[in-house]
Amino acid sequence: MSDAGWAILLVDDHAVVREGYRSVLQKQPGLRVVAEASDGAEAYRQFKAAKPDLVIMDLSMPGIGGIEAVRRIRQWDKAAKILVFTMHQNAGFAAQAIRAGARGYVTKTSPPETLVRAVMDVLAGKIAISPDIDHELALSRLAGESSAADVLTAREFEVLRLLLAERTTEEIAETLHVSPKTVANLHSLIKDKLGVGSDIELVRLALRQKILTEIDLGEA
Amino acid sequence: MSDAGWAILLVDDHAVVREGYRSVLQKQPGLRVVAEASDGAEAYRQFKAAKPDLVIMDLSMPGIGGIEAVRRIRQWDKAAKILVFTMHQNAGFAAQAIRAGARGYVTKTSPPETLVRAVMDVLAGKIAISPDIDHELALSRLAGESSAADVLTAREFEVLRLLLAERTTEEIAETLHVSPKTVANLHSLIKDKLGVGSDIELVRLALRQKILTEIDLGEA
DNA sequence: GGCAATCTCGTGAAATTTTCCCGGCCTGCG
DNA sequence: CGCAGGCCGGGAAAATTTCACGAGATTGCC
Repeated sequence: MSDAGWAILLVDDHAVVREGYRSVLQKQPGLRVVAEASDGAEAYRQFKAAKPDLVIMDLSMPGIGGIEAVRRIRQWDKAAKILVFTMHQNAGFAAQAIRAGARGYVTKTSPPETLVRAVMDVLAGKIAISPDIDHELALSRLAGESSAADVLTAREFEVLRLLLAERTTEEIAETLHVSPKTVANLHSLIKDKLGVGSDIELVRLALRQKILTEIDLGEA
Repeated sequence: MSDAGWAILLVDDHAVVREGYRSVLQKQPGLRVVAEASDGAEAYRQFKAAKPDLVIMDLSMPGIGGIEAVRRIRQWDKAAKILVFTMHQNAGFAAQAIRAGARGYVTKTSPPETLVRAVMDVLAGKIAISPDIDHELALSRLAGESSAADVLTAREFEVLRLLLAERTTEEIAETLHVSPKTVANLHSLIKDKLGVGSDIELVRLALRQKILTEIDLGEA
């Protein structure tokens, strides 16, 4: 901490949003925004140049994303304090961010006080997680958060993959040499096992668990 | 316009982001933020109460989304001036927003000057589209690219968005205040218009056209 | 080997959803 | 005004999903 207060680096690809952080933080004595960046690569350069006491980092940015930026900065400076501030109210993202080395995770839906509080906590060496994410993490822990690969049999998993890739139940039945009826039964059973009610949820689950990747969307 | 300047209503579900708009707009003489809202329903109420000269509206919000809020406000006041300000750098969303009655569409990646410029233009009665979206619209026009946003009506597009985001037909019916039957009918019609046979294909199409982003996969 | 558990595949019937066709209502337009 | 087109939802047929049940095959274990 320099004599002028804690030095902070802001990282977010939206200028107007950075303005928002800045406005909120400036009201806090002892905090000073010394640099800004609008993507992961620039964040890394700015960190090395400015050596801030704290980084406030958005996750969704063009080019190198926030998680990767956290990893790189932490690799360069093991003691770097990084607070992730993002719109993603998602325990998975939070887990990823913390695992990458972030010291805090606060969602943008939080009131400004929560952000300020988290900034102070992280500067003080604590880990700061906003209450909504805390709650979600607790829930997923309780639910046992089963991954598709865990609860499905090999056959079921195969059918799931084909459902996501092929078109109709009939086509899948054909490639597997079973009756369409069986595929329909498995389809139903899969949804049951994964605890989803609709195909749309099924696809979203698959995307989240990286069973289906965006790249796999082939054609146009 | 009152003697104190143009009255503006800010709508965004993130308090810190509203702080950003406010900070940028306050630097402009003749602009005055008179109200704020954090979701579509509240935006509608605030509009009726405050009768602002301009609304700055985010699109992705809990409950009633931004597009639907634009529709309702315009239904109540045909002359309402609404400027959409969103992270979605997507020509399809822009087309839908304009069709719903918005007078401008600016992305959050734009520098603050662009936002201010657009605010002034819309207040002056012009239509304001930020350059990046202009460019995308031009490209998709050149490519012939019949996107979902082209063939679907505003209502259908709204239902599509909710289908991708919410859970059950009933929940969607509730947020739109129509019968589940109507949602089911629209769901069917949408699949017909887009030429897909299953919900799984529907989701894949939406992903390809960036109506749903992989990042947007809420929950855990 | 014998046994239990599990997986696979299928049938059939009930429950639910999807789809199609309809009419009424409103709005914008020539 | 007449007309087209979007929006809302009812009704009924068609298709799909779900559930209960069972028969073979395979696996793991004592």
